[in-house]
Amino acid sequence: MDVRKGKGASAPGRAPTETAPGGAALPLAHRVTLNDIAAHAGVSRATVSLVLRKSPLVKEDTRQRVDRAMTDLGYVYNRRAANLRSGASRTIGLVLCEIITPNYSQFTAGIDDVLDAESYVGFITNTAEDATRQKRVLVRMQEHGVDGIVLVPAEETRADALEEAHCAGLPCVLAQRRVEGFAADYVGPDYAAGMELVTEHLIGLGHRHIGFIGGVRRIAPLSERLAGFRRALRRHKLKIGPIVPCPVLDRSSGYAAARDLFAEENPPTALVCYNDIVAFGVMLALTERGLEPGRDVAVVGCDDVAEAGLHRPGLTTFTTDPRVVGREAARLLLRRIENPSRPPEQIIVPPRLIIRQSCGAAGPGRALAQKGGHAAIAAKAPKARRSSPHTLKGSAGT
Amino acid sequence: MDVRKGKGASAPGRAPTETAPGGAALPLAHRVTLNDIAAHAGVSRATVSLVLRKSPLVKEDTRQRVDRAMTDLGYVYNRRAANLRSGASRTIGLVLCEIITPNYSQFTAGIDDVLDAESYVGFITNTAEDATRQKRVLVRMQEHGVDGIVLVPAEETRADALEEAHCAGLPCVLAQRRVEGFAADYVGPDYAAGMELVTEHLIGLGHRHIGFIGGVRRIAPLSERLAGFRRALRRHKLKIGPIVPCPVLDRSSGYAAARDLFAEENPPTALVCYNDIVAFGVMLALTERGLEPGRDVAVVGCDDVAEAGLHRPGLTTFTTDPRVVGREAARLLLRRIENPSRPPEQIIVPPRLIIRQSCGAAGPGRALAQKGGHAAIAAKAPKARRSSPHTLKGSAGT
DNA sequence: AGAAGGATTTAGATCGATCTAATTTTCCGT
DNA sequence: ACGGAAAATTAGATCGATCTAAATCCTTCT
Repeated sequence: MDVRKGKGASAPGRAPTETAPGGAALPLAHRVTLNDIAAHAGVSRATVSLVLRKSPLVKEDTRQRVDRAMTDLGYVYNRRAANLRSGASRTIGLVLCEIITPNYSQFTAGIDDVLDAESYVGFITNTAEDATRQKRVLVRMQEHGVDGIVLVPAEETRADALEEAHCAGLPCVLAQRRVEGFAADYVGPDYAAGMELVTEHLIGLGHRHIGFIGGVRRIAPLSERLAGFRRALRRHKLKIGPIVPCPVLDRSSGYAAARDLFAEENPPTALVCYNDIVAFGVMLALTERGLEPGRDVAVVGCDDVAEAGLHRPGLTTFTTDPRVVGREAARLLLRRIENPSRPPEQIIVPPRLIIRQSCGAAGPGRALAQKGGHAAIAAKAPKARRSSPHTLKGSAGT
Repeated sequence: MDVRKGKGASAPGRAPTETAPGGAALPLAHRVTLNDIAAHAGVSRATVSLVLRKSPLVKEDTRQRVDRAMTDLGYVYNRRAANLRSGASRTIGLVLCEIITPNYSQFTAGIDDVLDAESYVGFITNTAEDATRQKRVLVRMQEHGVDGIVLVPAEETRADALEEAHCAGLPCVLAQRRVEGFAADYVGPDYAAGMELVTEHLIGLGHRHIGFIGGVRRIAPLSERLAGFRRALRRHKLKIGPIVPCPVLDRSSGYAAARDLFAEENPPTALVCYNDIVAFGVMLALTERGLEPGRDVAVVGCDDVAEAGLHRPGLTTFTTDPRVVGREAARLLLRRIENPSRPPEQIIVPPRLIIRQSCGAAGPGRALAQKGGHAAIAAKAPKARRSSPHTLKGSAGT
């Protein structure tokens, strides 16, 4: 990253992120330009430009001559040149904390859906949860003159880091993860509502003693989830059953948490897990103890990872279609670009409950042939919720 | 897609892919330019430019003054302006036939690995297997002035379509799928070697009567796979056992093919399937017939989809790490950009054999806790193979 | 016919960098 | 101190579009 050639070590504050020898490339075929078209059609360059931009000012007759000339010469529009003059580039940056999980690829697909329809193009970059890399790519995006950025911030991203990367001032939509203190647009799944949904479901099945597995890290998604969990229990005046921390949110951590919990007296009859992965670990621990998930103890997760439908018993869980989140994020960014001065907005995409066997409800019995058959229940209104900025501040800290 | 405003319907041969009202945006903060830096540092614009490009021509003293000025003023490099003059943009286009399957997201991650290291940025677009959309995005990429393109062609893409989209002339690497008659660089998995690998494995386990399930469509990947299958059998002088077509390459089609095959007399003792999905259907048919995959009949697939490790019995299969394919593709494209006149090259990435239970070998018995435990065996040399262009022509049609 | 006024068209500046071809400085040796 | 080469700097053209302001070209009306 720091290969410095030459004699003097430079301190390039905002120099190009890196400079390479630069592959010269001889201009073998002289790219066709507006001037060529103009000459060929017998008009001025300005007129051709007007035709390009579908201006109503040009006469139908000349427009056709120009169009003809363009096809004849095989003209390809040079957006970079146009952008230099006009400012906007019809380009956005997509900065992801990772790209290989299905969640993010569907999210990306959602973004692309909207961009393609609006004839935008998006740069994609992966920060791999690395703050340094994130800063680098954010700057790089701006060097390339994007009109805005959709950012899924790397873990531990602080507001000042984003300020420093010049993100303030550039239209920027945060997705999936909030950054406390950075008052920007946000689009993400409604974890609170989802947790409320699954908890309500368990209560509906008769459970009165419900535990929560996972989470000690003080991260926003956890607080949100716990809020939903608590809300449901409180509504039914039930005890906010044991909340068991997990140092890391993975399978083995869930396993250990459940093992310990069930070594104590009077364990819960139902467990809400931070996510599906934790739930798998929990179910493993139960099975080892001779308890059958879905019959002896109800278990629910969050995310609906691919394995959830294939696992035996099938895992009851909830999820928010990441593709929808992507679409909403892209749309919001485009609105923001159109009008940079509107107040920050946040869009919370409602979750869907997916009932399988692990909660003890009558999910479909065998579902190997069809891909993880399940009953899906959408939460609340089908339309995403939008709230005003003060809500953002409020719920970010909750 | 074809919303034409205004009075005259224009026939924009190569006009901008779409023109929007254009979000004006008032230049509220006057972006800092080279001139500002120059003034602040008391040098000329040209000198600042030299500093930016780390030229050895500038004196250490002035370089520092300029660097200071840049940090003081919060300068952000404007690559678009630079590109307009210099030609190269340090930008590439990634055009994918789809983006939501793990294969393509890992492929994308591989591309990004290399681009990030070389301080390039990539546009990402999804053609959704649609030729029209593919053409549109290819043109759009060129409007944005990419230095080159990595293309996973949509199905049924013909060479002339790519020529027409101006891809000839622009550095372009095809990945994962070949396009017959389009002599470009290619990077993809070695399906033939993979098929040879699994077939050899079955022969090693004692099978002498081996069938192939899947494929009637005359597509390149199928011919490749069959070639590997045949090669292994021929080497051992075995009969090229029944080759059963599948109209479509999915689960139910594999199911039907196996059901029919086992209704006949003297069925094979082992089945090589076009891919994992087909193999799942095949195993379902076997099970229904009272035959246990891995004990009564050996079954192998291709791709190592996530389900392969979770299925019972675990599916023996092979795969090529898509991330590696992505990296190789990106590297090849950058080499091509550096030197556009070198002859076309193709890189064939070797497969890895993943032995589970469905082939009857002693795969690990229970692997629920660990994520689809398996024994992996790399094929041939660890380094990807490169062949000269004539091989491309030769093997594309085989 | 001539003026008014809208419809078209255009010359020339401009965006922010790079590149070429100088020009100016600096450094030596004598 | 001076010529000359090397080192460092710079003026001005340039990339290919857009934008502004002004110049034409038509109609239409008096």
